[in-house]
Amino acid sequence: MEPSSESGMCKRARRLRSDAEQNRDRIIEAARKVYRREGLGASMASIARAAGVGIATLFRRFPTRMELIAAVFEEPMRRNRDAAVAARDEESAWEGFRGYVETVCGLQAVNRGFAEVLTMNYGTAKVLERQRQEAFEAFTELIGRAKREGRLREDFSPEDLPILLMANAGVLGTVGDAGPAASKRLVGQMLRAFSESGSEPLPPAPGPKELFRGMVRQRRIGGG
Amino acid sequence: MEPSSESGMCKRARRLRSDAEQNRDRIIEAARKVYRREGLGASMASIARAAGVGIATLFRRFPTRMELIAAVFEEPMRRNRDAAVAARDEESAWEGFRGYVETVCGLQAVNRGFAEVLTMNYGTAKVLERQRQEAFEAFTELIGRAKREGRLREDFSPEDLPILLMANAGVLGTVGDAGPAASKRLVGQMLRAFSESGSEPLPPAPGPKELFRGMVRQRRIGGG
DNA sequence: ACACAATCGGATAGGGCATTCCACTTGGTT
DNA sequence: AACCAAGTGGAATGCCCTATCCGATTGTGT
Repeated sequence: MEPSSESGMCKRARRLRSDAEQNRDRIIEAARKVYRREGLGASMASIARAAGVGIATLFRRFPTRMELIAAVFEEPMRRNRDAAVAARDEESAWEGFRGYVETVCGLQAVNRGFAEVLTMNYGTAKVLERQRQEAFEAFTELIGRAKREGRLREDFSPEDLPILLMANAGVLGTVGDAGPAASKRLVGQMLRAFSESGSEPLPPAPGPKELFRGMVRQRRIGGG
Repeated sequence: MEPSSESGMCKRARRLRSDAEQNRDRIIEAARKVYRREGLGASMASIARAAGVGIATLFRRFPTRMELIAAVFEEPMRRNRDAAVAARDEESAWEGFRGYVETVCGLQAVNRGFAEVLTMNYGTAKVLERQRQEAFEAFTELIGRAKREGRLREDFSPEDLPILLMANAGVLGTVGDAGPAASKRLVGQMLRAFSESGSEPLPPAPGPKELFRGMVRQRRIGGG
């Protein structure tokens, strides 16, 4: 709509003082790391600590947690949209589809915060919502092509993607070390279900030991 | 092993005083309700309040959260095991398989606490672990039959069930009202992937509006 | 070099939670 | 009826979190 900046670099009315600008960058960098490891539930205090700034500095720059999340995940969300657009334009629609699904789920596997961002709807974070919307639209077009190609089942629905993302986030959040393996297995099964031929290869299942060991204490319910 | 009670009624060394016994029952009943609605993260205080007893009474009876969880979910877990055994003994292995998977995932949909219990490994809660183990063994036998029947894919692994349970819990925990619909859809897709023919019917996908509306504020990150 | 507004960060208020403590009450036995 | 160990509930403690306040510091335009 507006011709204004997409990158959101100069939205604020006034430019920050140079030291403040540097602190802002340090906060975002620290938050990126903390969110990646701990998810969006990480405390503001721990992020300030990791950034080496005072609590007040963090809150001055990002009065709500949402603003920090939006700043941190704007770039990953943009890359996600770019991936969806690239997939839409691939020659083989099915290959584009499969590749995109695997890519997004793989990103979730290495970034817990991003996994959560992808499965949430923050009405307030317009930047994120717009990019999610654009990715969704590109993906929807891709679906049409893949169906016409005869490789994607006719009854696949665009909503199956967010459902898969939520499912994948659930697996990743529950099981610890075996998360990536379990996630790959889930995605492989789902792709089988989506494909017209049903002959997709399936990644190996994680062993029961790894799986159950990972389940211990993943959610902090405090077993003792 | 021991000839002692399976129901765990009289484990404690001494019998409780009658009023204490009544309070114990009230606590379990209240916890059952609270856990069903809010999941295992519910605070001890809120359970005591719901039970109409003091905090201290709750902690005296159940010194750790785990003991309370074990007491509350012993019966549901037993029913789960019974369902697995019944499925194993069904005439059509595939029907038993499909029915069991749908049943368990349906239980998750109506009971958030149970959904979490099914996706955790509490080393300390022997009662629960044993029933999980027994259910898992019955299920594994069922898998063998269903494969010999030619209805279940050869590369299905027993670990695919816990993975599905975690995935389903993720969907249910993320999306609010549309949870049951999204869960049914996920389970339908997975059953398709599991079945040799791939011709399983698919429940309808929830509409995008319901799905995205449900995603708002499901996780308490506090949008403002 | 100076002045001052922007910025900083520790301190602090306020709330929720798990867990313990303790003075009081009560069921059950004699 | 009387006794008392078992049981009770609420207050107290300690931890972690969000969010705000305020005196001290510092970048920057002149």
